Amino acid sequence: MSLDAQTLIDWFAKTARDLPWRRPECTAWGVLVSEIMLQQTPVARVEPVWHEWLARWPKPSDMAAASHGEVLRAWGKLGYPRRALRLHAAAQAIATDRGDEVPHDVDTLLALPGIGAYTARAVAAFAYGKKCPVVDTNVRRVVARAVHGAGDAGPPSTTKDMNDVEVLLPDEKAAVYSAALMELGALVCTARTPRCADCPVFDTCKWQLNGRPAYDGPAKVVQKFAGTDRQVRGLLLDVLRGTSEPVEKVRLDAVWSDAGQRDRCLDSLLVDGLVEQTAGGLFALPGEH
DNA sequence: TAATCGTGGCC
DNA sequence: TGGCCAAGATT
Repeated sequence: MSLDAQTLIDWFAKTARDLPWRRPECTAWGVLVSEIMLQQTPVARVEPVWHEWLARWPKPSDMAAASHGEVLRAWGKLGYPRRALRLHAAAQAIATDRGDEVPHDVDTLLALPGIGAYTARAVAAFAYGKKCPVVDTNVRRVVARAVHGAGDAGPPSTTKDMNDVEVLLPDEKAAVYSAALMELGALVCTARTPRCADCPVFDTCKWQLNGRPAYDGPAKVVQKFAGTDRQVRGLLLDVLRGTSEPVEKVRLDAVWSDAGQRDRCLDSLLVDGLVEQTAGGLFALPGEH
């Protein structure tokens, strides 16, 4: 049996990183904030911002009372700033409809903005100890190798991926087991250079037993960044994050030479609610003026 | 389903 | 040096 529960739980107990959102005193709200911030963003960059957020907004209702601009400014350069607005909207829903308590139930969590299949189950498991399949990119890679003997996970399929993990979950300490699977993928069974010599389940890993064949699935789509709207939007937002007062459009025009792309991006930021235009025609983060 | 949405560090 | 990668969600 690959990915033996007791083996991984024991390995996790002695190896796991001491992350603040894993500490027993961390609230469910703290777990939720961490999971949103960690979507596509490395732990090292999240940790300092997470501390600031929890100190400033210890409860959902505290964040719900903040403006969009304050939240976006505090989000800093974590990337994908729409996550900050969705988290703010989730905080408002929790404060207003749920008595300021983060929901325990997966389906209720799924109904909140910015919370999808992974985050809903991560919160249910890590904040409340619920037994449910928590499947992120690390877990998909670990299962692809250790269970299926492949070099890497193929294209995601939420139904199949969750099924693969569901059958592995132990009845006791399922949440710790899920955390261990993720930690194994993050520290040992990594994408580029897996540290198989340090792996606690080396002997039963089907990939290793197969002779570590290369990934043979469809080629992964690599996202471009340089020159894309994503880069331009980031540059525009960075100007507004760096000023306390609204700015004239010429300040924004300076960040990108292609006027057509620049204006399209500014429009999309306005549509997304990430930027606001004042009555005087100036531009600023929303809700601060 | 596939494209879109930031940012920065690493090998 | 630059492609690859990082605890996804949404449409």
